[in-house]
Amino acid sequence: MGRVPCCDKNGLKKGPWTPEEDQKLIDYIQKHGHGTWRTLPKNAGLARCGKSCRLRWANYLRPDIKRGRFSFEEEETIIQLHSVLGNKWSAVAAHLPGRTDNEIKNYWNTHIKKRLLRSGIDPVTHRPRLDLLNLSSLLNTVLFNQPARLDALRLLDIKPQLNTHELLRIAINLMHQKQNLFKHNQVQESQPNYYQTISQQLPSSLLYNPAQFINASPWQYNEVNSFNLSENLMAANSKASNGNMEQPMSSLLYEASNGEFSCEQNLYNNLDTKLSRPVPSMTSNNSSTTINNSKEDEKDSYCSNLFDFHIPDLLDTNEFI
DNA sequence: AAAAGCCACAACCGCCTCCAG
DNA sequence: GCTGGAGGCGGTTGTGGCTTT
Repeated sequence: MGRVPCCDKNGLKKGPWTPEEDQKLIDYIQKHGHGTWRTLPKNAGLARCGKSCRLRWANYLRPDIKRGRFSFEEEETIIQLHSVLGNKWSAVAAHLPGRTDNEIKNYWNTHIKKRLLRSGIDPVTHRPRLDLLNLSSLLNTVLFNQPARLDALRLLDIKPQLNTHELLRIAINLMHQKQNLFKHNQVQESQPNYYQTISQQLPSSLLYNPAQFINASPWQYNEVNSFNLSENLMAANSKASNGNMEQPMSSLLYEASNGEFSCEQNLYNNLDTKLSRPVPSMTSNNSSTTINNSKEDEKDSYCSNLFDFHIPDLLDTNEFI
């Protein structure tokens, strides 16, 4: 024996509500209150299930609902509450006046979750993603303790685990750090420990959370990047490139680390206009080798190849000591 | 210009909890 | 204490609009 349905579904309408139905529901509740939802549809002249009416009222028609985009403060509140309450959307909604549980749930699934993942944070545990921990400890070592060259090789080893956007982000962040090193050594040549200086410049939240450091976009700490790239650095890198590197990407990285792009997606989208001579990538396909003309594949291939060239150079900080 | 793909969000489904009888 | 109905809740789906190809 199955559970008795909440209402007789025969002849009841489903799907999107019409303006006329909305008006009937509003008029009825304003006049009588909602009372018992089970009997409301009949009394209000609606061919809807009571549950459907309750949901429509609670999530859409209630007069105290705040419409429009979530503010930055609201978003931060949701993340904080979610880290404590988990997927208890109604409990989260109780702390955000005018927002419904359904709205918060949708916003979480379509925006916040993706943003946290991009930032290397597990949206369930609110901790750095396990699959990035090796990388974070590696970069932490590179920047603050150990000889760089060895770690550059290790970074290239784990490169296959990274997608194009992660490669770009890492490259840009390393370029940004390199600029900071150079800037510091220009200004205070007597400083004995420039790693320490970097750590003084970076926001503490990034310092103590290496995964966030790797995944933070360079434009997140623009406040520590108030200088323009020195001609000397440009010249040094040009010399280091020795004619083997793809200069278009090199200049792209400079622009990116100087805040020319609002996000790595923007940078990625600009690749095709920045690359001076796009070349189709070659892909092997069992019996035959074909030229892959897809623009995205082309860009991915470029990013991958250029990452191989630039990462060892970017991690080699010796020239600034 | 048309088709395909993607995304955001309203709405539904089914399980769970509460509580009156 | 038990039962069943009503409401609450979280997960999932359907759909319309926008973007990309």
